[in-house]
Amino acid sequence: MLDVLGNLERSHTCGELRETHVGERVVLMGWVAKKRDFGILTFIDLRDRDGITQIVLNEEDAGDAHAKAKSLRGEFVVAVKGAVVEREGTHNPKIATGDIEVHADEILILNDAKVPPFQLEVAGSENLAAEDTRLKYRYLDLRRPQLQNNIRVRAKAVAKIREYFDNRGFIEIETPILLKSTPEGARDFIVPSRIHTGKFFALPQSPQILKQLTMISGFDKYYQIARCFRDEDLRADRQPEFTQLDMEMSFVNREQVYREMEGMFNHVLRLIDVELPAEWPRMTHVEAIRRYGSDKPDLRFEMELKDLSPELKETDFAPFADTLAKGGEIKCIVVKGKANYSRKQLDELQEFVKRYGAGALAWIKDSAPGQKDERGLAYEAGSGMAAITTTSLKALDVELIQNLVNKAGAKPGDAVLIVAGRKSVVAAALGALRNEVARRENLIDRNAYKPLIVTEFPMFEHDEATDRYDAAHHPFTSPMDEDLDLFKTAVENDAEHHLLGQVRAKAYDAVINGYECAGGSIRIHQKDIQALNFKALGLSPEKARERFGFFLDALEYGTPPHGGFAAGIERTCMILCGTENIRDVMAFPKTASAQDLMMDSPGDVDSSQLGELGIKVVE
RNA sequence: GGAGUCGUAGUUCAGUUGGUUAGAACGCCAGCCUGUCACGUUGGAGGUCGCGGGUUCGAGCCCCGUCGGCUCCGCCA
Repeated sequence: MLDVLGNLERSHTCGELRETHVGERVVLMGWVAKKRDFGILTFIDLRDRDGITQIVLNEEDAGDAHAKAKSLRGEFVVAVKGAVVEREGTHNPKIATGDIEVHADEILILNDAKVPPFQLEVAGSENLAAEDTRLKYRYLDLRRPQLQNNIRVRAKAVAKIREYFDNRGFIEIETPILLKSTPEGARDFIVPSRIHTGKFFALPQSPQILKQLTMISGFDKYYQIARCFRDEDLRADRQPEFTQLDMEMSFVNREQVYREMEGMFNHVLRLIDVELPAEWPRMTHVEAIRRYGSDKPDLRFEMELKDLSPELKETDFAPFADTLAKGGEIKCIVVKGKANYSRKQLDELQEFVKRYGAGALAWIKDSAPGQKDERGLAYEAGSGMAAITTTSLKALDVELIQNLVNKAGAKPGDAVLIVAGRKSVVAAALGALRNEVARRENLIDRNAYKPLIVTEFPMFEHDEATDRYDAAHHPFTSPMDEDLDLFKTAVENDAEHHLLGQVRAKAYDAVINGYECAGGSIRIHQKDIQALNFKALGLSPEKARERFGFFLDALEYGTPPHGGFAAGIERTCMILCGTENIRDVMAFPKTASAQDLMMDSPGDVDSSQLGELGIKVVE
């Protein structure tokens, strides 16, 4: 028979008691984490969100309580009354409360519990139960201290963000979840309207237009912790619903927005005792792609991309010559001390870069003097030149290979990994390879936090399939003042349309440790430039009006210059928690196929519900 | 839409070249135990080898399909 809680009040948490409490009478409540039964002496590890306290029951001192304790099982919910006692020579340094224990004289069993489907307390996090099992019983998985901590860090981070913006005069404004679908960007989640049968709301991909409207409304500084929805395939750092810090401010230039990004992240990172520089390094998008092959470079390690195209201009090695003839490029990274990469390892890395469209991975192993040379190119130790071995580049002559090694900046003992192809492919492949090699070779300092603001993103992306230019950020992003003439020329002359690819936007990202944590832009606030932009995107005035009419109207009633950014709460928390998985920082995440294994959603609905909505499901 | 990988007891895993009754650890159940904290100890229960089909005298193992988890490419203004 279970006990009732009645008026009993908890006096302390299970992580709270120390030697200073010795002698006090306490009431603890929590879950049975472990029972160790010695006949007439029984130990209970009592767990709550704060920690674990050892409860001792002795049959001689408290017969009834001891008898009750014997019936306890894992995850039973109990209240314990007793006295705090210093341990006699058996302190447990592994737990915060290990200097004391509670000698119980009364136990209330507040609830029993089924045997959990997996063990909550396992030594070493390496052999956790399979993730689908844990997702089905997410409420149990969340009892694990690790997830408890992550969710609490997240709560603190959100509180810090609110504190930051509130202190700086920003106004938190909630915007609707039921919006109108706009066909640009990600796939919308849509919600049928009952009252207007056949019409649909869309859930926000972000509150983009609404936050701009708050600027037109004159709030000047807006922010919101906003839930966003995108019906796209998932990744380790992507879920269909996620949370953004969304902010916007009026009468500002880019630097002023950067200051708020820096200020906010710096404020939040102090939660984990990390002090980032007041002003973060800046890097243009062009430079980031050139040096790191990525618009979100991880600066915790070096290994920059080096361009070997000039050295190979004269080569008759067909793969390289063809690449250069087609306007492509040949770049490399240098992996320090890895001239001993095996053929198998290099093959793996080749498979890796092929995923990004690279045709092959070429390599040079700059062997240290004395090391064996596969190619019979004998350089003597001490001659100032190292032996170079290369399997894939046998066609190149020795002198050229030495040139490449010099250009790459490789030292004896290093491996040079080379990719040739279209510029976008080379950047993607080598950028990803750089991260992969760093991960494999343990080049990443786990205690380092390297922030960066990437600036001057391109305004448009060329879609090869349709030969159209799409907004790289979103259709309200302002071009850079310097590129305004170029922009106008490209839009107004059909023959110059391709120049759109060169127009830079006042768009920027905040990057920490290779994660895009925030992104934003200065917006277009003048209607003629907005009209030009729609034209550039191939949107007729009629189409633009159909989709964004209310917004175009609003732009005509005195829109202030404005800009802002949105920051991914989950990605920020991933950095705070040191995890690479978004599910670790969400209480109730979905699987890679966008299902909730606990609720078993999405699910069927009643046919009468569908009827009311005028919806029929076709097989 | 595509690729890789995994799926065996409640959990984590092992399972040889296709061969008799599919094992271990932890957990669970019962007994014993006064200082444990990964308690110890004795005994016990527990299996649709993800699912379906095929090959074979015989399939956890081979083949085909399918479902699910994870990761990646495409996608994510």
